This record gives sequence, C-alpha cells and structure tokens, in this order.
Amino acid sequence: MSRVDIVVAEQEKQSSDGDPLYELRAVARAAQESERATAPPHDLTAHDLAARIAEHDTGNTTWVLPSTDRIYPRLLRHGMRLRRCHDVALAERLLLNSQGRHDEPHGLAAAYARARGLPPPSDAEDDTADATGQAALFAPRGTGLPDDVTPAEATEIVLAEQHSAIQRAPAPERLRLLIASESQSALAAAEMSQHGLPWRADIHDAVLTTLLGRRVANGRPSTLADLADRISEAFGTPVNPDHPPSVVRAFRRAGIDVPSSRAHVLRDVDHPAVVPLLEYKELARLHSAHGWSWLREWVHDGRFRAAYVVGGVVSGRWATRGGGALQIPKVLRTCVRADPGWRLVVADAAQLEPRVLAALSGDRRLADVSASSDLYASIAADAFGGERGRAKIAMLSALYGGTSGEAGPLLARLRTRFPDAVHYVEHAAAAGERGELVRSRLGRTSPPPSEQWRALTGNADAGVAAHRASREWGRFTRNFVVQASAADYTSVLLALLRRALAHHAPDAELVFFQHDELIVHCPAEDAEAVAGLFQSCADEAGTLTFGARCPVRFPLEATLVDCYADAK
DNA sequence: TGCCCTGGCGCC
DNA sequence: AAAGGGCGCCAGGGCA
Repeated sequence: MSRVDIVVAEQEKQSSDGDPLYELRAVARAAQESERATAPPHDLTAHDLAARIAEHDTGNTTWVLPSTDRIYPRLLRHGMRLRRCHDVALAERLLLNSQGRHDEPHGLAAAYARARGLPPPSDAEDDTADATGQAALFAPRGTGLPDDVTPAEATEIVLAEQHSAIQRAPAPERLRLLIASESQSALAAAEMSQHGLPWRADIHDAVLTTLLGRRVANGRPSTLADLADRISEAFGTPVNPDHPPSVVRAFRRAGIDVPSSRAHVLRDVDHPAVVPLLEYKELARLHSAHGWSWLREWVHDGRFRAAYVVGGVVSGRWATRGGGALQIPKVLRTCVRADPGWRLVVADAAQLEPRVLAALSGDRRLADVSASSDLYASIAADAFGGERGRAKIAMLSALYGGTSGEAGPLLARLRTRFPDAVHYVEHAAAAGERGELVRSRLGRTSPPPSEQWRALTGNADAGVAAHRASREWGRFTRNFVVQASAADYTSVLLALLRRALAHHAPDAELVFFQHDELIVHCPAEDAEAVAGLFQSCADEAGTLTFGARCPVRFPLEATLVDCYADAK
C-alpha cells in the first residue's frame, strides 16, 4: 500500500469551547491526486478531527505536524493518538544544524519564509507549551504566517522543501532515519508527559522528614537548621552555608585557604566544620531542588508530569522544562511505585557511550569485548590487568578528553589496544580545535564556534588563552560525536519501542526516559511481554543506526519491579 | 521588584 | 576519588 502524508494543523480560529479548530490536508503525491480532488477539510473541531484520525491512522499514514510539542498534547487530552508523524519544526532544526546554521529560527513561519526565499521571522516567544500543552502565559499571538496561507498549506510547502533538502544532504538515508525517529520520539515525549511517572507523595514526604527533619514554615527544616548551627559553632562565628563566599571567608579566618567551597575541595580539608558542611550541602540540595515545594508543584494525583523537550539540545539529548525530571536524585527513586496490579519495567542501556564509540569507529577489538554485558570489566581484562576502575577512567578520558591524574597514561594504554576507537575521538577533537563541524552517525551536527572563539584562536599573540580555547572546543567536539550518536541510537530505540508497545502491549505506558534509561508502567500480566520487547528493539536500533554489519552488542536489560529504587 | 550572573551540584 | 562532556535548577547578590 502506498504511503500517505496528511498535514494536521491548528487554525487560528477557535471553536466555541476555546479549543482551536483544525485543518487537514492530504499531501499531494501522484497516488493521492484523487483524494485532493475534494476540498481539504477545515474548521474541524477536536471531535471531527478524532473521527478523521480514527479513519486514516493506518500504518501507512504519516501525520505531518508543524510542531508535535505544540499540537499533540491537546490531541492526547481529547483521546487521540497518532501512530506516526513528521515533525516539521524538529526536521527544520536538524536540517539547519546540518548546515551549521544553529541559531536560525526553525518554527513554521520561519521555515515557510525560507521556502519562499523570504527573510525568516524569528520564532514566536510563546511557541513553548507546558507539560499539558497549554501555551504558557500568553494568549496565542498568531502564526506569524502571511495572511494568504493557512498553517496547513504552509506546512505542506515546507514539507516538500524538507524532503528535497534531505535528498541533497550528504547521507540522506541516515538523515531521513534521524528525522523520522526524532518525530516519533516527540510523540513519545508528549505521551510520557500525559501518562506521568507514578509518584507516591506520601513516601516522598516521609523521606524528606526522615532526612531533613521537621518542616518549618519559611525556614530551614529542623535537621538542616541544626547542621547550620553546628557549622557556625565550629567556625566560632555565624556562617551562612548557603553562601559560598561566606564559607570560603570563614575557612580563611581559620587559617585555611580554599579555592572554593565545593564538596570535593572541602573533603580534603581538616576542620571541624567540614563534616556538618558536607552533610548540610547534600541535604540542602535535596530540600531546595526536590523538597516539599517541588512536591507540591510537580506531583498531582499520584503522577509526576515532566515537560520533556525533544530537540532542544544540539547533541540530541532530551532536556526538560521545569521539574528537573532528568535530575531526580537517587534517594527519591523509592517514590516511584507501580499502581496496584501494575508493574514497572525498568531498562537501561549498559555502558552505551563506549559501545557507540565501538560502533562508530569500527574498532574490531572493542566490538569484540562489547559482547560482554559488563564492558568495563572486559576492557579491563583485555588491557588493564583486570582493573575495572582503571579501564573505566581510561574510557571516560577518551570520551570526555580528561587529562588530569593518571588519565594520560591510561589513555595511552587504551590507545595501544583499541587504536581505531581512540583515533576516532581524537580525530573529532582535532577537528573541533580547528573550528570545524563534526557530525553524529545519523547527521546531528555540532554548532560552529563563536566569532569570539575564532578571533581568539586566530590571533597568534593570544598564546595560552587561544590554546586553551581551542582545546576546550576540541573536548566538546570529541564528546559530541559520541554523545550525539548515542542520542541517535536512543531516538531510534524509543521509536521502535513505542511502536512495539502499541502493537504488543497497548495498555503499557512509557513513563520515563533519561538518556539511556527507560521506564514502562504496565499491568502486571503484561510485564513479561513488555520486558521481552526491550532487547529485540535494542538490537534493531543498533542495526538501523549503525548498519546491518555492525558487530557491536547493545545490551538493554529489563528489570521488573514495583519500586524504581529496586531496579539494578 | 525583576534580571542576570556565579557557584554549586543533581542526573547521564 | 576525581576527572573530562552534556544539561537544569536553586540560592545569593549585584544592579537597574
């Protein structure tokens, strides 16, 4: 059966209940000309749209959305689901980035203007939406499109432009896969926000009370307050532990010079204030970042609903808008509990980045040791006399560009055993040091360095500063090729897993995703089946991303638990 | 008062 | 043990 593209766009007009009206547009292709003979439907209410979607959402339909992040949460609230989409804004950004045009606007109005050869307007400030899809703060400010074109018409025109831009790209097949998987990831992100992560507020409250002490209105909880008192006593003078300069000054008065009040600096300091300070820092962090006010703001009806941002980070990792969903402290994982009769299936891709490096570089020996599910242990056995810790430092230094401590010699050792892998990242670092762009496996592209950077590194007199700036950018591009390719892989994985779940376990809900870790919440009787899907999706993601002959294994072990804290 | 910066630290 | 890359968020403080 032939593929069908159908644009779904919100019109500026609203229905009487304040929801937007929708317009559908079957995209012109030879096979679809007959469908185009009838006027495209517009002024559809959400109810009308749901009927159309139910009718047309076969596996062959790609819904073309100006921006998933903007439209899909509302569709979900009306009970609609899309199997597959093309996100025009995400595609525009990936295409612009691939040409090093990272700062140009990527919204529909800008993309349309570009397609028409006009100067693109900047993206509307209010084109962000919160977790539930409500445009934040402001009333809709219009589409930014000219009056003679509807959003759906503009979307269709931009889509055609994007298809030909993909065709012209250096590796069209890869970019096509990237744009497709990012689009499905955007659907998954909106669905995750809608499902929410099961979160027990009562357990959270109990953890906070245990660790921080009794809650005090407008003040530090009792344990934190006691620690603050002990810190001041130890210094013999009042010190605000929340204010780093005052801590540094207090140490100086005690005859100890510290460069900062960071925890790892203080750990080496011999002074009675250090112990309560370190304890205070850790607890104060919990209190301010994930304390009672976080709980009140972000957890409702037993769910933590994060707003995920797909495509907001150049490396392709997801970000979140509010709620800090990607920084949930380990101590609070105990709050994540399956509903009665349901289970959590938790999976994480073990040592994803080293495996991605093996796949990218084609390093034969690294691919061989990737057969092990504990990659660092096998690298250690192969090259570091069994010392896992050293193997890990060496590998992280390769990935991040670390040089301090024993990293240098360990990296040299790694290079002798895995020359292709180490060469791959060093090549990327060298490109960055010269100010060149680097790309991920599927075509995510690093941003060009700033003008300021070029001026500095191009200045022969800048000496040390120029050298440092150059090396810093090299560390960024070194890491970029791996981090962004890992994001390529997880994007494909997420798209595959979402599709597999819809097919094999339709009641299961993806509820969390964090770089290389996934949580599915599902009825207990589905849990085994869900767990069984993970590894096959992981294998297929490896094949799609890195090619059928890629020998690297990507273990994605699933754990069935009632409580997130019990996983791994 | 709000805005922006810094220091610091949580997660990967 | 930290280090190196990425991010978001908070408290404090300077400034308008």
